[in-house]
Amino acid sequence: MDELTIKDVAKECGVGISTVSRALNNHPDISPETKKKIMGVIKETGYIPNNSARNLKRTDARCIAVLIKGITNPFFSSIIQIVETQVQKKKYAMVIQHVDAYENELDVALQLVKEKRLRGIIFLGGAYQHDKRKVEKLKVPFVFCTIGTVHETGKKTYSNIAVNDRLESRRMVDYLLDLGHRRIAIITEGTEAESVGQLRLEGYKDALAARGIAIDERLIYEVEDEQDPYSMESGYATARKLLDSEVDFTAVFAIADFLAVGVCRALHEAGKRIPEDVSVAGYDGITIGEFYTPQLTTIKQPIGKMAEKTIKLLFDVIEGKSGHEHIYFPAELVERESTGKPNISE
Amino acid sequence: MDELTIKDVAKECGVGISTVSRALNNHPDISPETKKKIMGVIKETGYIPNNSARNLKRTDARCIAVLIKGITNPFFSSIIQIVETQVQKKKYAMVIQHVDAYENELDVALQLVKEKRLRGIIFLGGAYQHDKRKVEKLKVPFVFCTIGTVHETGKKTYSNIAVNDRLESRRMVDYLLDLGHRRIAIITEGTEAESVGQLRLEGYKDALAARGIAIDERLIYEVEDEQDPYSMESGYATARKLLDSEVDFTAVFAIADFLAVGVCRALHEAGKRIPEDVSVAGYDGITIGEFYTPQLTTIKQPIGKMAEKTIKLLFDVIEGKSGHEHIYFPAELVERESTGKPNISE
DNA sequence: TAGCTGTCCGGAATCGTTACCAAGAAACAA
DNA sequence: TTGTTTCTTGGTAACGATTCCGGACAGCTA
Repeated sequence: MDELTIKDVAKECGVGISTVSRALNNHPDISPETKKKIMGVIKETGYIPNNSARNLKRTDARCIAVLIKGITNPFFSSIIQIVETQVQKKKYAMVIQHVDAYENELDVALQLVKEKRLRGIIFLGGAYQHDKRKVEKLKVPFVFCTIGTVHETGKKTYSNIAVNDRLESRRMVDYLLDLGHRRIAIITEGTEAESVGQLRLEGYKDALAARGIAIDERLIYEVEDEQDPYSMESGYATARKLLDSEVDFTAVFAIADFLAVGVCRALHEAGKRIPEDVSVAGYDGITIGEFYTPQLTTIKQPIGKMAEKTIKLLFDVIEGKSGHEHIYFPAELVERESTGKPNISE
Repeated sequence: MDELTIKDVAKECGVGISTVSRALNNHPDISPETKKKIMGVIKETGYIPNNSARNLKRTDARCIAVLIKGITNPFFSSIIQIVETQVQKKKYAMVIQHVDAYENELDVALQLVKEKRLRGIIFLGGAYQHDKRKVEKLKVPFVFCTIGTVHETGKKTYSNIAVNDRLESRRMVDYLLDLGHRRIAIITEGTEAESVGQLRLEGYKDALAARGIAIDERLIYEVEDEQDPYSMESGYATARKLLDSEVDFTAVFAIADFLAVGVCRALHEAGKRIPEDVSVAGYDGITIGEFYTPQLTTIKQPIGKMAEKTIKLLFDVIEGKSGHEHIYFPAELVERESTGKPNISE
């Protein structure tokens, strides 16, 4: 009585276990009546097949996994929703696996592939540095989404969906320069090459260089919060340091909207008006930017379209309809209340 | 060559498979040299044990699961972090399972217990209505966290950690009444009895009743967004309806901080000043309330303490050190910028 | 009636691992 | 030397499902 198995169901129905299995898996070789009877007993007894045992033998499982690194990212829930509806349309199952900050997502994926029979994997967030060996070992097709730049030369072994961070970042800084700003502080994150923060910082430097404006290192700030770098708290703390430094600036470009919110708060408390005294620009295009006062000027990533492309691409590869691709989506610069022309009297 | 199994490792090492198994599971009955040799081969070949097969046979697994319903809830990531550190201290593993909006979390739990050998479960968010039969079937100890009220008479079969929503809600309304407000609109969610929204609405009614103020149904609003009811968007939309109704009010109590942010935005756009023209109060105590302009007056739930108690209680029950408990934590009313005395001239 | 075909079902092998048992080797006491 | 204990090891039976194979039976054809 401890655990209900397929054997118990078979005995209860007076049939063999293979017949019960056939009923469970929609096999054709079973008469409608027996199937109906078996399903009735299953429902009545509340029998649930043991998935470990199933996976041990199965060959066809229609299942994909979504690996999430950094559950705080506000994009993820909307991406998951979109992916989920598509997955259901295809009659696939989907598992969501959280990856801890200190875990390597490829290791987790490797482990998961052993455990379940996956047909594909989607990586949300995470590293930009990929161990070639591990990638090769992972025989299942996979797509990175919103990870930033991924370099892969030659034949592509996986897909990548992202925004061109360097370019979009430059666009924002160009916009601020066009408004007349010359002393633009940037708040960024991450020192590793190819990290999202570094790419956006490159874009900032590109824009300044194109106009022959010298880089002032005193305007470049790196957040210090390692626990949760893209948080309002770290934006606030960094802005405080910027204010205390007494270096002149007329605009702040925070490379994430959450950081920008923290910056706004710090400026507000220091008695600075936005955008009259200081302009603030963000990056990401999350909901809070629309509802914050002042509304945030930002680079809005087309998350919905990126999510749709991600899942479509994954299925195309699974079904052999296409090969892997690295695609950059264009983002949109939305101009809202937090930016304006610099105050000339200042 | 397709899939590496324990057999391959055993052959490679020239030992029996049970010996390899012993090396893998830290069994005492193995000589240090053989173990070292086996571990070397495992590392070299990159062998990963098949977890499905393991779970099929194993009896001792030290693993707990966290089931999340509604990944958008901003509390969850901090709860998970706290739980995770404690779990690691105990040398347990932890799996996080996302539960879709339309799935029943108890069904998912039942399924998960079949699949892995869990020692305990934590439910984050989700239903307040529990199917007695399913609860009984779930033989593993479990704790609900931040779910709201749960009634269980007699011997407790599970634990519940929450804030007394009705009481705390009343406290907020009392505070608004003390400030002098008499026409307080409330924005709530959910019509099911015992739902978080209903409990907070009860608290609102309690406070008014205690002072003999009649309930004006025109001041009670229910959000309409079913997809994501606790969102800034739905707060905004509901506040718009409130404004359009042209019913008088001097304060708005939104039963979630996200809703309150949407309300603030709508009021701001309508040219109302906060708190001079209208006071706005929230509930939850999430970060954005601190960084929003104006800073939000709210009921701050002691999330950290609740998370710590949740995991401690779960382990205590697992280890037989204590029975299940239903505990209410006291919340804190934090008075910030969004509330003030009503404007008498109005 | 004999032979063939197709439908439906049960038995047994199998998946990769762990748990248990028995056995061999080594070490020690009598 | 012999018996007993301790350590280490390999073989084998589970675990709970799926899948393959063959058999029973009904229906049809010649």
